[in-house]
Amino acid sequence: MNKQDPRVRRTRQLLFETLVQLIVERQEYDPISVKDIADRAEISRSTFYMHFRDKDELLYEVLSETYLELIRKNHTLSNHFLFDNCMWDDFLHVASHADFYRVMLGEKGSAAVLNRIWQLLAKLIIEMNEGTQSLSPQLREMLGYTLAGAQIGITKWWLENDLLFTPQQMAQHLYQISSSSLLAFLPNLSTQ
Amino acid sequence: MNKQDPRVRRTRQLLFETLVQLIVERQEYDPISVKDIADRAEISRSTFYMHFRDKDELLYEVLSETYLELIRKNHTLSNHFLFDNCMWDDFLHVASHADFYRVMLGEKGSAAVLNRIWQLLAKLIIEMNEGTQSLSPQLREMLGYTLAGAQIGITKWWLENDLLFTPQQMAQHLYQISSSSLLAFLPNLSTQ
DNA sequence: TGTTTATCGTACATTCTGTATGATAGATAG
DNA sequence: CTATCTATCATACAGAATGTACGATAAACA
Repeated sequence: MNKQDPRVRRTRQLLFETLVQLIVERQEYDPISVKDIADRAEISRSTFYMHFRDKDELLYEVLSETYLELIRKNHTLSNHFLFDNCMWDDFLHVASHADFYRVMLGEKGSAAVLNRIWQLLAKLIIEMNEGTQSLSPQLREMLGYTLAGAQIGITKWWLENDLLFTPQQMAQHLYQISSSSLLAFLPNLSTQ
Repeated sequence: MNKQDPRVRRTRQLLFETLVQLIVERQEYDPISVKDIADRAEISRSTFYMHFRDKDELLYEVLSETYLELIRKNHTLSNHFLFDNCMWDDFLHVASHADFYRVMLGEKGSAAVLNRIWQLLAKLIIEMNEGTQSLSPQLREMLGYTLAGAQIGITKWWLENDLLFTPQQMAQHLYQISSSSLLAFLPNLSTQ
């Protein structure tokens, strides 16, 4: 399976887009079948299985592409800007895929995806706050998971309330919460 | 379908316990089939469908029973004790069903259940902090969702790390985070 | 132009779902 | 105790989805 072959590139790209499209349209993930995806993409179902083991693997690769890009951006930023700028970036990203995340982070979404985002966020939050290096690895991870939960929670609320505030405002609100939580654990926190 | 009939009570109770048992055993929720549950419970599959529309409805009723009890306890406490006592209660509850929650809050869990817990927690957190009444209903709800996320996040970490700390310690950590977040939004917060 | 190979259409076995039906066994009232 | 009610059982069925297999077709490429 040569990923440079234009036929392969077309098929994979088509399946990526179709899955997202169906999730947004039907507002649910689980009941979407491989046949639904293949039919909509006008790809043979047998071809689907040549590329992905199942629906979940397709979704996994969709997110991999997305987050590779997002992390790369965050990483170049993190050396030059502050914590809340990365949050801002995250809210901008969510806003530009609001219909997708409203489903995937909600009751009809995917536990696997939510969990993956949680882990990713926790890791980024810890790395981005060098002040936490004074804590034990365990406490750092605990704090990461907790603040990731706070970020996902505020994002869920934001999506449920039709992006009532601007991404900037959301970043400010989250920053207010996160930084005060960090301060509670790190009295000697410097310029983070 | 008379819920007082001992045959009915036995069947329902058996299905409740069997589902939880299977989730804990197999460490996953989705791939469990109605046949799996019925076989293990030694209940005919057709009988299953006389009581529950599907697997999800069974799980829903399992949680309803559990949370009715938990909310009742929390409610009687909330008038006499403080915020962190309820957290303590929550962590005690999670600890006594750790194997269940480790699965259900994780990647192999259920998005519907996680979402339900999130909403429930958000509501309880808002109600329990009367100081937030000075905020707009929207901001209160936002704060509720955010702190619920923090609580779920710290609980996920706790479960993944085999209940490293005691429930009391976890409640203290979470209280430290939550109360400082609340303070950041409510400079005039009194004795909460 | 000829070779490679991705895609297609179709078929197949398997599993699960949700519903239906008559028979059996347990609960309950008279 | 007996008669009635009804929850459970075993079985069957249609429909859908999954994952695999295989030969034919058509696009890519050397």
